[in-house]
Amino acid sequence: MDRQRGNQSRMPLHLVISEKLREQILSGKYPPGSQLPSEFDMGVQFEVSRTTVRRAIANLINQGLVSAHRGRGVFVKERQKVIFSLSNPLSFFATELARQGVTGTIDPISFEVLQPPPDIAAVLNLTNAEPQAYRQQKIILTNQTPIALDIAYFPLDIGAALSEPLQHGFTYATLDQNGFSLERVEVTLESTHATHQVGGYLDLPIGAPLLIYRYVAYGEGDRPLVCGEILSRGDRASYSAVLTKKDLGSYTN
Amino acid sequence: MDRQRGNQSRMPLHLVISEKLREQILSGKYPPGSQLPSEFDMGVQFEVSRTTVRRAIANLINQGLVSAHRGRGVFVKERQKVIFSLSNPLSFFATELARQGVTGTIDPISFEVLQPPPDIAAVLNLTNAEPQAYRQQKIILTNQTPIALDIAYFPLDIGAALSEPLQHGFTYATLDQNGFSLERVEVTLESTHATHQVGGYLDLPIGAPLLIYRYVAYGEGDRPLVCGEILSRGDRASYSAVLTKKDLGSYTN
DNA sequence: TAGTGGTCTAGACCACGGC
DNA sequence: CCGTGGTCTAGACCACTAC
Repeated sequence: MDRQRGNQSRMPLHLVISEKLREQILSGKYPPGSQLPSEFDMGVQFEVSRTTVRRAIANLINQGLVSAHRGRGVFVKERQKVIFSLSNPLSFFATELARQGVTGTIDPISFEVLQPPPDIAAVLNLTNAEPQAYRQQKIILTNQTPIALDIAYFPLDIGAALSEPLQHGFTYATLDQNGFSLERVEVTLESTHATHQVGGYLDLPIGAPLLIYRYVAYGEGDRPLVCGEILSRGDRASYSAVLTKKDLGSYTN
Repeated sequence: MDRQRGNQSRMPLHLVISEKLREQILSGKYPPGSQLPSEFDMGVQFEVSRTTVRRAIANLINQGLVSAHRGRGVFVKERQKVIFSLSNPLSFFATELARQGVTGTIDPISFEVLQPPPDIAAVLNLTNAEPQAYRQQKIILTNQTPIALDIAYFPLDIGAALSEPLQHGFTYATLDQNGFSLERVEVTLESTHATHQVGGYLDLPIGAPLLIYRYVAYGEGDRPLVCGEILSRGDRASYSAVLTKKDLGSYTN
C-alpha cells in the first residue's frame, strides 16, 4: 500500500529536498515562470552540499518541472499542450493549430534520396532494383518554438513530383491537395526518451519524454504513399481521438 | 545541420563517455542483458573520476538504455513493447495481450468512495448534492511485471453494483459484460515524466517516460460510465490505430 | 564584475548481492 | 567477505548572463 517512505525515515537527502520543492512548486509557492533560490542558497537553507542540491534539482528537471539556465538560474516551467487529432489527421497541423491559437511553421532540415533501412523499404514495397527513396527531415514549430521532429520516407516518384511543397508544407495535406488521396493510415503511438541528438533539435535535456507517432499512409490500390515518424515533445503535445460504437466492437472474440 | 559537436571539441566528458557507451550498446558490443564494466573500472579505462562515470551512466539510464542495481552492476535493458489497440478497446487487455503471448493480470491497490477533483466531478456530471464517486487504483501486470497504473472514477451506483468484478477485471470489458454498453469513448494520449511515487509502483526511476491514456466512456443517453487515466511504462507499451477514409475527412474545412 | 549554473575531482561511508 | 552501486562532502575551475 504505502510503498514510499515518510519524509524522515530512509529517503536520501536529495529526494527529500526535491520532493519538498516539488510540493512547493505544485502548491503555487513557486508559480510557473518564477525562479528558485540559487544552488548556493539552497545548500545553506537545507544544510547540504551544493552537489546534493544539484542532485535534487536534477530530479526536478527529470520530472519536467523546472529548467536550468547557466548564468541565470532555475525556473519553473510553463506548461500547456497542443492537441493533435487522430480522427482527422488531414487538418492535422494546419487547421487544428490555428484553432488552438498557435501558429504552426515548418523548418526543413534535409530532403534527399538514399537507401532506407530494411523495415522502411519493406513498408514502401521497394524492390532490389529500386532500393532508394526520399527521406525528409523537418522540424515543426508552434509559435516559433520547436515542438516536433518529423522524419518521413516517400517513394521516388512522389518525392520528385512534390519536392517543393513537401519541404515546406504539412505532409498529409500536401499529398491530399496534389491528387494523392489517403485511403488508410496505420498509426502507432509510443513514448521514448530523448537522445542527445534529438534533444538538440527540440531543446530538451537527455531523457526527456517524447511521443512517437509512427505512420504509414496508403493511397488508392493500397499503395504506400509515405511512412515515417513524428517525434513530439512530450511536454508540448498530445493526441486525441473519439471512438464511437461501430469502432468499439464487442468483447465476444 | 550539424547541431551537435564532434567527439572531441567541446563536449563534456560525461557526454563523450555516455555517447561512446551508447554506440557500443546499439552496435551490439553490449547486447541486451549484458553487464557493463564496473564504475571503478570505467574510471580507470576513461581516466576520469568515478563521479564523472556515474554522470555518464545516469545519461544512459535517462535514455532508458541501461538499468543499475546496487550490489550487482549496470545492465543493458531488454526491450520489447506490448501493443494496445485503440480501435478495439474492448479487447483492450484481455484478448490483445494473449495474442501477443503475454499474460495480463490485475493487482488492486485501492477501491474507495471519495470526493474527486473538480475536473473529474464535471466529467461525471456530479452534483453538489452528490459530490462523491468511487476511485479505483490498480496495477496492470504482464508476465508478472508491472506495466501500467490505472486510476478510474465511477459514479456511485456503478461502483457499488460492480464492486467485485471491477476490482479484479479489465474496466471496459467488465462494464460491457454487465449491461453497461459503451457507446462512445473519448481518448487522449500524452506523455509525461514518472514521479517518485508512480515510479515506485511501476519500478521506474524518476523522470522515465510514461504514456498517459486518458479516457471518458459514455453509455446510453450519453451518460458517463467511467473516466480516468492509464499511466503506462513508456518502455513497455504502445498504442495502435487504423484510420480509414471515412475517418479521415478532407482538408477543405 | 558579480552571480549563476556546469563540470570535475578525490575521497569517505553506506547498503545490497553474491560467494 | 568482497565487489557493486548509492549517497554525500568540500572544493576547484569554467562558461554564461546580467548589470
